[in-house]
Amino acid sequence: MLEDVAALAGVSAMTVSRTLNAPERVQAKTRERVLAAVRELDYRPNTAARQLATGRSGVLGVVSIDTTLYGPASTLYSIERAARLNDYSVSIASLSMLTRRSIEESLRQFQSQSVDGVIIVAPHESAADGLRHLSSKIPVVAVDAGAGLSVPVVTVDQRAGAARATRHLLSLGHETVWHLAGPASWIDANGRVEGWREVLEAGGHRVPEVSRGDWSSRSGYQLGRRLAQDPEVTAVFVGNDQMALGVLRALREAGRRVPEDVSVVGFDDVPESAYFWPPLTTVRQDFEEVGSHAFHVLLDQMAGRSSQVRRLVEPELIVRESTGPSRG
Amino acid sequence: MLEDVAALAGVSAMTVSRTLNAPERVQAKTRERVLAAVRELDYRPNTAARQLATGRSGVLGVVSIDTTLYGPASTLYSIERAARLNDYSVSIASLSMLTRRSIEESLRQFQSQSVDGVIIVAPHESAADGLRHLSSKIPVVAVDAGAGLSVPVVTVDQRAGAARATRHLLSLGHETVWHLAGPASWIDANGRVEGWREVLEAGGHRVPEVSRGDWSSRSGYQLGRRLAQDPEVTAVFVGNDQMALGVLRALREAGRRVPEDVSVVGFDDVPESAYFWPPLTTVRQDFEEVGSHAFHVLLDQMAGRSSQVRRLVEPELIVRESTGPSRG
DNA sequence: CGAAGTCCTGTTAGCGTTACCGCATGGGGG
DNA sequence: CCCCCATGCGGTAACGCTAACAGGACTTCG
Repeated sequence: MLEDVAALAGVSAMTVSRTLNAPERVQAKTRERVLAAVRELDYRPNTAARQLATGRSGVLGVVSIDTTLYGPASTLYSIERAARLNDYSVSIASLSMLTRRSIEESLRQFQSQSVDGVIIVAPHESAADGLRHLSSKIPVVAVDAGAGLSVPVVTVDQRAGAARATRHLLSLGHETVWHLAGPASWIDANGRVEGWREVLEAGGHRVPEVSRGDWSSRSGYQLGRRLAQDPEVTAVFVGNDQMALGVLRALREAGRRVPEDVSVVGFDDVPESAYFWPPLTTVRQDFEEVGSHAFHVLLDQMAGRSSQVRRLVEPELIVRESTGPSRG
Repeated sequence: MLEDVAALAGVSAMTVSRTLNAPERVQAKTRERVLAAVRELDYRPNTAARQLATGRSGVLGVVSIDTTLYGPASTLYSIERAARLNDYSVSIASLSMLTRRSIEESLRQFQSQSVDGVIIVAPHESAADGLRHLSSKIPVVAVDAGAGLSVPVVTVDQRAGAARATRHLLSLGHETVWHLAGPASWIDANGRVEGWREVLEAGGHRVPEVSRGDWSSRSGYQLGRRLAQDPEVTAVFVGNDQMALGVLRALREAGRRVPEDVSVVGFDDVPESAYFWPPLTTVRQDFEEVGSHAFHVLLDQMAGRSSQVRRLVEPELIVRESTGPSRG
């Protein structure tokens, strides 16, 4: 195929290859002729052959947990965009469970595909084990992973976000803040619990027991019903917006008004949260930035630069109408 | 690398290759030895080399519109799962806009990656042009695309879904049903409009003017405010659940109760819709099935079997509490 | 007991590209 | 005026795998 182009341009295959990979090393006039032939034949280099010859593939692997979820989906999208802009293509492995086994399996698969680098979106505790024992020599960057790993990590600062949410509620005069968290197996969920707890303790507030949901509205609803029974509860920080939706409903059904009787804060700022009833005060995570950071850190890794990064993206508190002053 | 395994097992490279690709063609005893060596060396075949030799890559391309949206994300996820189960890996191109140019560009890219087949998730009218003029010889399957294409299409039967929603509302005694549709540039949006209109016309009901949103809750809210002003409006079929959320809020703010004064039906059945206020009656699309069908149709295409399929997946009406009898 | 399979394994060549070295050509310095 | 070097291009050999054919040992049947 390359030969065809070469023949048409009246040069050798090698010259065509050079024209495409190191244009400055070929005379302007020849280059013109070659490029014309390339266009004429609509030539596209065969990536497999190129990869075999060079060892590089121009493909990145992304292993992610369930890309149906808002966070992972947004992160993936922005990784993909950044990659495309830099002439990489993206191969995916969405896992429903992140275990050491499944991560290693995906990594092996990517490895045999000779991907140039891998981004692992691993907001799950079970992934930590897999990440700590990475045997591959492929550059790897983790997103939303815990601390203490040998690979660079890019993540939203969950503690800071939770702290902001909690302080916001305290500043409205609430005596303390209840927390409805995500599953203990999720890194992010635990980071939020920590941020929340730290603020309460620092201010000398009582630390109520944490309830654990599974991120779904259903679980938010179920746990919300219990919270609604307790008249002491006047402020709730919920681990994500979906659960917050369930909580809002539970409170309403129990006759407790939001924000007059109870204030609620969510996490994520999903696009719909501004249209919940009432519009939800929440913590916005900039997944866009996370994805693009992750990509660039990976680029650095691949170039051999740096490592051992832990990059925190700052979340932002979005105040809407689900929070208000305490009436205590 | 293959040579190493061969050496360790004391056989030729070819025998190793056979052991991996056609185990029955090699003696059980030899096979054992080879497999032992494979494990010993943790050998993984190089896909680029294999691809160069065979012409097949084991990679599928998926080009999709914004995979942040619920539908495309779910479809992608289920395609990926089906592919993985069949030892294919998936390369993605999420486009923010589907135009003939961008589709062709992605296709070229996939082509030079020698993907074995491509699935195009193209719920957008602008994609039709690109799909009609496909020049590639790669097997292609379209998801959620319009009619009259040369490639097989797998899609949810939007008209049937809309018809069900509309009939449901009429059966509750409403004189007619208003429709808040998605953008006219979206195939699905138009299919829903048609299904809705057909039912109204068939029953001799008045056909109110269609409003067009952009799928977002915001647009649902804005258009909902207008509908809320009109006392004749007692039943609204909304193009998706996000917009329906906005409509619910607009109605509530205008003092119109749902479902007592106005009934609302959405489309998609996003996981949260059961926790809207009130829980939303909606039309469930089985994206899971769409994705897995698409994959299998592509498999057929790749095997040279069939073509010209148009496979409709049946949507399902989920009745919750946002619809009720007319009080007219 | 020999010819004709049958089964298994090995040999050779080639997939399309790039790395590496080598060979012209031409221009400038000694 | 000759030699040396820079510049530009071409030839050849990989990269790691499999297709296609080849050949040897062992059956099987007349």
